[in-house]
Amino acid sequence: MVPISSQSDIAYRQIKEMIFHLELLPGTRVPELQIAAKLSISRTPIHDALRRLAAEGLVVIGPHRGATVTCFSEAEIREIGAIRMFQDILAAQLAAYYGSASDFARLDSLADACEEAAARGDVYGRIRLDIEFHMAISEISGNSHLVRQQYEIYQQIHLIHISQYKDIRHSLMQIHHHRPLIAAIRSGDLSGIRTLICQHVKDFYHIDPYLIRCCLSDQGPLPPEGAAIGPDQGA
Amino acid sequence: MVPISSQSDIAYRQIKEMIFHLELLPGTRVPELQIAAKLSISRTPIHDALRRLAAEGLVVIGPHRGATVTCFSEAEIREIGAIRMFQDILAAQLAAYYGSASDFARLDSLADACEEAAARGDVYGRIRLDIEFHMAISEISGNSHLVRQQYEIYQQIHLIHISQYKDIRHSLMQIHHHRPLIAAIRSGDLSGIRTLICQHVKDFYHIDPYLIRCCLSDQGPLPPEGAAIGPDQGA
DNA sequence: ATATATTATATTGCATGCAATATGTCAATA
DNA sequence: TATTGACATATTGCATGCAATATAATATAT
Repeated sequence: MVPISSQSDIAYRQIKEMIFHLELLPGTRVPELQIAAKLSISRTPIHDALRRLAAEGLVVIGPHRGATVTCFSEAEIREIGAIRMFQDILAAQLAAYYGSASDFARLDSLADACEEAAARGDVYGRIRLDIEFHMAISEISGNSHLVRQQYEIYQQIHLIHISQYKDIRHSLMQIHHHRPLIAAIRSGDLSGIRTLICQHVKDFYHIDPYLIRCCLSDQGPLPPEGAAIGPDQGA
Repeated sequence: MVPISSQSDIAYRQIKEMIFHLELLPGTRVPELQIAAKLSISRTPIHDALRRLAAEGLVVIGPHRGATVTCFSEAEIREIGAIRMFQDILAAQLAAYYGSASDFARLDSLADACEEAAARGDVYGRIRLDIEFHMAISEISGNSHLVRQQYEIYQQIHLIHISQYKDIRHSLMQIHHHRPLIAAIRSGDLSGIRTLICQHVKDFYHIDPYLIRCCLSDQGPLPPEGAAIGPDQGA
């Protein structure tokens, strides 16, 4: 009665695992035939798996050039961060509305696990559990399409994190925001949710201060400080 | 020098066109062999095209059951509407920051075209141009990943609209919000942007009033009216 | 007549072969 | 030496055949 997985599904999971285990580094090519040989199956399911990974942004496919593990630029990381911030806010605010006590308890235990991983110096575990924590919020939101989108973007974020985990940037991951965020969700503190999520992501992704203002701004048309409009005002 | 399109690309575009022309109605199956015969190519590129359309949410694929044109439920439409609202707000606020005068002029002309289509009773044109208008805002935002996400969700929205264009719901499409939205973007009125986008989408997608409050709320933890927290507070 | 079991058909999943294209190597030339 | 060209290799794109599965039709039993 177990849902039997196709060769294509197996290939999809295996290749993804290779990427996340850094056996396939960003920028390296992923030839169909080599993977096929390694998994002892034919090229066809590998082909499908790679297209699927491409749709999720983990590899890039060019015509007659095949698949390459995605290598995100600094600009792309900022773009993804901005999207993540807004999505997280939507998810958390919905979770505050629809979440049950047991849902929030699950968040607590995930925050526990994440802190434990951090305490024992398990970097990969911390990355994985941080993502699991945020995906749990997404699932509590009850919006299945949002879950799908967040699953996709968090896979990209996963790749970004593991490929620069020894970078300075990585120390900017602020897992100590988890507890207050849970509290804000529990109490339905919309403004607190926005503030905490902004704090949680702004450093790592170098979020533009303007976008922070967009999220937090509790005032009308007039901006609080100096330049309200962007740099390119003229034609 | 024209980028030669593969058979798979052609199939992808052709099938998508069939869906948007309602030659393939939501819920109907899309057998590889039939499409292959119609396009005079083999099953393989059709197979790839269908997986690509599945990744974009236009068809649903089941194991050994093949592809079926997606039929969105009422609940899904609400979910998609919530996501769209937040994405649109992000896009418009970025566009307000990064947009140039010529960018805004393009928005004006698209709003023109959309109104003209509405005036002449061209329902399909109005749907298409409304989407083009919103995608233009997305492009002005300068966030390529956001563009990709919005392209995907607007394709789903396109399918939703055309498949119920004679429904009551469709009269809820409020294109008269375009002009004020452009004005708000031009002047960098963040609060105005949020308000207008909420107004623009809330009726069609039956957005929960709670979510509207999340977007517009300019106050702290305490909610303005009655129930602050969701329905499921207990364990 | 309805429900169930069985068979037949249609459709997809996967493997493999061939053609087309890109990539890397090496030699020839400026 | 650097650059360009031709050639060889590796890799993908597509077509087709076979096996596995789901769907539909039919027959059977209650």
